[in-house]
Parts: sequence; C-alpha cells; structure tokens
Amino acid sequence: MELEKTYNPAAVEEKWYDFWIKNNFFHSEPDEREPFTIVIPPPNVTGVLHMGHMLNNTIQDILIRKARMEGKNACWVPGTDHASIATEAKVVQMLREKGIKKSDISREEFLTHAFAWKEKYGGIILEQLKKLGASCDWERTRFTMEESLSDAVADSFIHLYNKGYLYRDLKMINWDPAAKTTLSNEEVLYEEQQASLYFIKYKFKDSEEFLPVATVRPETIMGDVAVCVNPNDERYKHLVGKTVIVPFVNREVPVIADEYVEIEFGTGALKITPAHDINDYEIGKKFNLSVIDCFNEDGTVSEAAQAFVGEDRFKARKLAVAKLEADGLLIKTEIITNKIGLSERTRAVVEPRLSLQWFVRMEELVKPALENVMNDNIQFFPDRFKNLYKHWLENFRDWPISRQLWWGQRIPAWYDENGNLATVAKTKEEALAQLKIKNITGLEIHQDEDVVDTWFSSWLWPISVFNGFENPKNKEIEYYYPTSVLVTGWDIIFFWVARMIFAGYEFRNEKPFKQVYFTGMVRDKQRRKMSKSLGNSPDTLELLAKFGADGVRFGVMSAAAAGNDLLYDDKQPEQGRNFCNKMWNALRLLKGWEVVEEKNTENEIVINWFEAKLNKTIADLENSFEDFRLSEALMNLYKLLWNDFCSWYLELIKPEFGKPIDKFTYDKTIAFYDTLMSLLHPFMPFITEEIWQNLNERNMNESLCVAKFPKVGSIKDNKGLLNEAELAFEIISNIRDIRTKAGMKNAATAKCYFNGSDELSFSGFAASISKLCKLEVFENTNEDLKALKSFVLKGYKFFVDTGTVTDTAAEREKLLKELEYAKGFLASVDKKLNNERFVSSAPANVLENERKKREDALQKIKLLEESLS
RNA sequence: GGGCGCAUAGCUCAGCUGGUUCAGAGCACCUGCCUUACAAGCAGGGGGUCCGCGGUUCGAACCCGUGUGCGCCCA
Repeated sequence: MELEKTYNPAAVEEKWYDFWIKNNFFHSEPDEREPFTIVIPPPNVTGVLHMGHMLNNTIQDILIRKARMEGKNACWVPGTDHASIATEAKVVQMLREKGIKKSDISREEFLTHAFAWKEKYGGIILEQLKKLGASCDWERTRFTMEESLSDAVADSFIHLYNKGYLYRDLKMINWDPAAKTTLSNEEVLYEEQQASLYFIKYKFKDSEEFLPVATVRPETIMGDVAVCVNPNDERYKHLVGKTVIVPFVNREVPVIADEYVEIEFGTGALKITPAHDINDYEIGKKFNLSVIDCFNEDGTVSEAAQAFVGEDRFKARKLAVAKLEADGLLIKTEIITNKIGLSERTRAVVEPRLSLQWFVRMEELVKPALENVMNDNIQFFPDRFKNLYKHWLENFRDWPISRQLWWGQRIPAWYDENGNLATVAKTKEEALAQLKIKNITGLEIHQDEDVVDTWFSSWLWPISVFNGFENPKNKEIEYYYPTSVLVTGWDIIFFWVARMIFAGYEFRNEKPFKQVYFTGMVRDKQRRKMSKSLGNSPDTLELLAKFGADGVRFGVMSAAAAGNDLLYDDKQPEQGRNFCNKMWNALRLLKGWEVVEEKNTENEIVINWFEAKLNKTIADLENSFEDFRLSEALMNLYKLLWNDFCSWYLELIKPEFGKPIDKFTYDKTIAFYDTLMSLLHPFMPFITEEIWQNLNERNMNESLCVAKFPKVGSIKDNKGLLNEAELAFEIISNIRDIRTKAGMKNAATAKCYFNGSDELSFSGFAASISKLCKLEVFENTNEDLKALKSFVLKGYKFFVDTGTVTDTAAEREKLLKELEYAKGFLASVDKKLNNERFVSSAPANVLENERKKREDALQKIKLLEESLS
C-alpha cells in the first residue's frame, strides 16, 4: 500500500472514531474488574466547545484511555448542564426575535419553547467532544434537567428541608432590575466608573446647624435610618446620640458610631440605608434599625420612599440632586472613582436589594467536606489548592439557591394565599396530603415561583448520573461510586468541587471522587482569560480542522502543567501536527523496507540500547502519571519518539539506500513502534491507532484503544549501556560539528583517530559512529596528531581528518580555552574535597561522584596539556 | 485591610527529597543542507547574576527571613 507523503488527519480521525463507536469500546457495564470512573463536569447545554473544554476533556480522555488500556473497567459519563440563567437568556432572546415576550406567555408555554430550543441546539458541544476524540460512554449521556435528575433535585431539597438545613430569609441580594432576577455574586461584574460624590447637609432638629454627609446615591436618602460616624473621629464624637433630619422626608434619625466608617472618606459621616447597601444592612442589624425599601423590582422608586415615587432610580438621582440644591442642602460635589456591579447578562447596574430567598445552611455540610480534603481522603492535584479550599470552607456563607427564573427545577415549596409557607413537597397532591395529616384542609396553596440554582442540581451529578437518588442501592452506583477522579478548572473549586463533596457526604456518606485534578485557565498571549465576550478564543473547530485533533491535543497538553494557567499560541498545535507528520513518516520508512532473513549482528547493540531507553522512559512515565504530571509525560514521549527513536535509532539501523533490512531488526523495530504507539495512544488517539493498525495485520475488531498498555520490561542493569550510547552520541555530535565547520559535503568521508586505553567504553558503538559520521577510518592511535582538529571526551582524545587544512593557531586557541575551563572545574571540585566537613558529612555516592569528577578533570587536563606542548 | 500564589534563556514554562538527570525543555534565533521517511524536515550552534539582600548548611534555583515587582481570591 502506498502511503501519502504527509499525514492527513481529517479522514483518519473520522474513520477511527466511527470504528470505536461501532465496536462499542467506550461502553461500560459493571463487572468484576476494578472500575475507573470519571463524570464529566457537565458543560452548559447551550455552549460550544472552547479552549477550556478542550484542555479539560483532553485530560479526562487521557486518564480514561490509559485506564481502559490497563484493563480497568473505564467509564466516562458525559452529559450537559441546563445552565438556567444562560439558557433562559438565550430562549428569551429567541422568542423576542419571533416577536414573543416572555411576560406574555405562561410558564408552561415558555418551558415548551425552551425544551424545543434545547432539543434543536443543545448538546452541540457533545458532538464537538467526539471530534476531539473523547472516549465517553455515550449511552450514558445525561442532562441535569431530565426527569430523573430533576426528581433528585426535588428529593434532595425535601431531604435538606426536613433536616432543617433550608430556611427562608431576607437577605441582601444582587438584583438585576432589567431581568428582574437575583444574581449570584459570580454573575456580577465589577467595573470602575467615575461617579459624583455629593456632600449634603443633614440638619439637627430645629437648627441651622448640620452634619455633612457624603453619598454617591442621593436617590436612596429616603431610605436613611441613621447617620454613622467613626467613634474615634474627634470632629463628631460629641454628636453621637443626637438626631438629624433626613432630607426630602424629614425623618428624625440617630447619629450612631461604628468602626466601620472610614474617617478619611468623604466627610467621615455615612448615611445608613439598610435596604440598599450590604454594609448598611449589617450595621442596621447591629443597631436594630428599621428597613425602608425605596425601590420597586424594576428599579423605580417605590411608595415607601415617599418622594420621587415612580421615577427610575437614575432619574430620581438627578431629581434628588436638583431638589437638594434648590433647598440649599447641597454643599459641594466631588468626582471620585468607584466600583459598581453590573449584571453579567444584561449589563444593568446591580441593585442591592432585600429579598425573601431560600438558603442552604452550610455549617454541618462543611464539616466532613473540610476534614476529608485536609486529611487527603480526597486528594487534590496540585495540593496547594487545599489552602484555597480550606480558606473558603472556613469562611463559608450560606448558599442562596432561589433563582427568579423558569428554566430549571421549580422549588418544591407550597404557600398559602398570604404567602406563608405551608409545606414542602414534590407535587401539589403530596403537599395537600401532608397538610391533611396535620388536619389542615381547604387551603388554597400555590408553588414557589422560583427555580433552584443550577449548581443545586449539578452538585448531585456524581450520584444522580448513576440514579443514586431513585435507587440508592442499585448495582451501578454501588460499582462506580465513588468515582476515581474529577478534572476541572480551579475557578470552580467552590461552585462545584466543594459542593459535590458536600452532597457526596450528605446523601451517600461517601466522597464523590478520590482525586481532583485542577486544570489551569487557558489565556491568550496577553494573559487574558479566554472568553466569549473578549472574543480572544480561537475557533476550536477550525483549529481541529487545521491541525487535527491529535495535533490540538498535543498543543494543549504540552503547555499545561497541572493547575498552572497556560498561554495559548498557534505554535503549540502546529508542533503537534508536525509531530504527527514525523510519526507518519517513520511509518513510511518502515513500510518501505524490503526484509531478508539473514541476521545483521551490528544492530544488536543498538536494539538493546533502545530497549533500555524505552524501559527507562516507561518507568519515568508511570511516575509522571502518578502525580498527574501529564505534560511532562507527553514531552518525554515526544522526545523519546522524535530524538531517540527517529533521530538515533532509525538512523542507526537504517540500511543503505536500496538495501534490504534483516528480519530480526525489522521485527524488533516494528515491536518498538507498536509499544511507542501504545504509550502515546491516550494522548493522541487517532494517529496512534492509524499507525498501529498499519504496523501489523490486525483482526477486524482489534483496536489500540483496548490493547494492553505497556509495562516496564525486565529491569536489567542497563545504566552502563545507556551511558555508553550517550558517550557514542556525544562523539558523533562532535565529529559532525567538525565536519560541518570544515564545510564537508554530506557524502564525503572523513577519518577519525583516537587515543585511549585498551578498554574503550564506546567500542560497542564504533560501527554506529562510523556510519553516522561517514568515517572511512575510525581507529586507535598512539600519536598526537596535532595537524588535525581534535576534541577531548571522557579521557579520550579524538582527531578528525576532514581532508582540509587545519588552522593550527585557532585550534590551539580553542584548546587553551578548554584547558582553562578544565582547570577551573578541577579547582571547584578540589575545594569541596579538601573541605573536611564535606568529606565527613556528604553521602557516599555524592563523594564518589566528586572523586570521579576530579579524576576526569585531571585526565582531561593531562590530554590537553600534551596537545599544547 | 486579610489570604493565596508567582519571579529560572528573547518568549512560554519544567526543575519532585538541598548534592552530575543540575542549570533544562519547547518555541524563537543563527549557520549549513531540497542527503530517496519526513523542509510540517536534517545536522550543527549561540544564549541564563535561577528578581535583590541577608541567613541556615560542608553544599542553595530549591530551606528560612526580608525587600522589590507582578497575578489572583476574599473584604
């Protein structure tokens, strides 16, 4: 079969992915083997593949493929998350384009549209993951809004409620007046803006005397219930306990003192508006002050404010300032820079607002979650994330889970006509039945209008995908849970990782996963996090098309040390693509050889050397995998394949052009390449399968993805052989350097002589050296051939005859420089060895090494001095 | 204000238990080659005060202290 000159990934990748799926290699069923389980961090159902997904899922694929090849029962559960806010926003927009307003349709109608939309556009990302090569068990694909998983959400809500872990409370929330919804802290973006700071007179009762108060939000003055100063502020100390009059509404409020107030900021006197500022709210609580809510949910001024009623908050600000000025209460205005919160979705200025919300009490949930991470029952990689995790869990806040949306699981709480909580139950029937037991009948009840936070369903994911709520003792959950490893970005350590751990211990009394591997963030060259809004993320599908999935996987992985952010550059997948081409061409070379029976013994040492090198690398690889140093593992394989296998091994065993290769060498070489492809398969599954299939005749259903992962062979003491090869390669490089510098043609032959004792530590590779350096002569001599170019290595002196005249002066100069360096080196070694305390306290092997260094240096100096004499 | 982290080649970063695996990789750069597997390549080469200072140690890129400069999280 004729192989193309360059590797073409597109056709190959599709062919093998179809083959894998057709043979159901990725499907898992519980059996007697050891399970290796990963649940995917479910991507947003509306999402498309971005760089972060590629990184994250490539890592999962590497781990799962390796486990599968090691004979474990590998199960990677894929799926998507309903992402309530993001999806609802998209559906609202889609409806708007059709001329439908959300407010004009019912909840049920909306959900019908939303599900239809999800069916049509949702889950694209899963198809894209296939292009990346992800070996998920697609038969197990789950979705957080499907019935079974939604039931789990309701059940867990009821469970937590009955346990007393849920409560409703007025809390300061981030309110988006445009979307009329609560935002979590994470959905608020902070931006610096120029703002006016207004200095206002708060007069004392029946007096023209006043206390100056500074504020950037005069439209909230109507909600003021106190003025606060710092107790250490000499200017105002005497005023604490007096009362002042709030402008517009003439309310009489106390002057209070609290350390929170910064003396230097503004006037040092802070108006307290508990309904509209989180810090004011805290102070209000501390001083037991009342709360006056000045705004409606759309951001207009409310009846309770008594002034500017019905005006938009920004309009009200202007009106308030004008009125203050007119009333002579405005002292001055300053321009300052402050941070304001914007809604991630609507860009509306976030309004702090008090609202009745469901909360999860975290106190008890946190305990096992903290303990089992700190004691490494759940291991973090890299483990420095334990610090971050600990810090967060020790400073937890209760978790607000109400979301004023329709897309999501509706809160299973029921209220009477007056909005009082009646009961918590999954359905209206159950709710009524429960009330009946309590002898409450004839009550008109309605369900909570809100849905729960998406994380309130995804925290159940490791349990719910195995139906652990429906049937807590089922075969699957008992087999697959706890899962093996979770791979996720460190940015969601709190949103997700911590909460899954809470859920694991709460609902199954067992950790959800044994290990967590944190990936870094993918950033662009300017270190900006890649994001849709910045538009700085490359088109991942284009990338896959251009460089191939293997190339992209290589590119992403080669730069991704565990937990460290990676700066993406097109050079990375390009390197991966080039690597594919290199491997492809090595295959072409092998397939092009004619094979003959008689054995070529010259190759034996080279074969033994590569076997030793291969074994050593496999051992190193295992170490790298153990600590999740995947980029290190990949780079080691890259170097093994490119440098050791292609540049050294293949060049050494390669027969002369047109000559056949002996069967023994050929078979060994094929076997080596087979092993190399197996080792690399988890990282670059497509090309390795393609090459592997080409190396030998395979059965119809045979695949590398279920072949055995190579193990370290018999560990002979091959250190000597590796050292010998290393010396030989160094000799070759030196001779090549001399050849190049002498301007020799590639085809021209050279001669090389060396001084050395009888036992040559590179003798096994003499033929190899001659071959790669095109030497017609390579032999021992007793003479000092001063007319030739020379170099000194490990006690040997080499002379190279390039057939051109050597510049003896320059050669002498070079030798002098080398001598000087060697002497300096000797001095540094001697300094150590002459140090009594070094000799007495350094370990034996270190000492021995120093002595060896000394000997080598002495020998080198001797040889150099001889040449110079 | 509190906490976490980082600083090593032009760039991006490895460097695990302090000691020849110790100053390394990839990319970039320079030189010479279209040598019948591969120019998406081959061969060779240059390049570093391991951020500054102090300490511990026989020995420090690595441990401790401190300064400087960055990044992030929480407030």
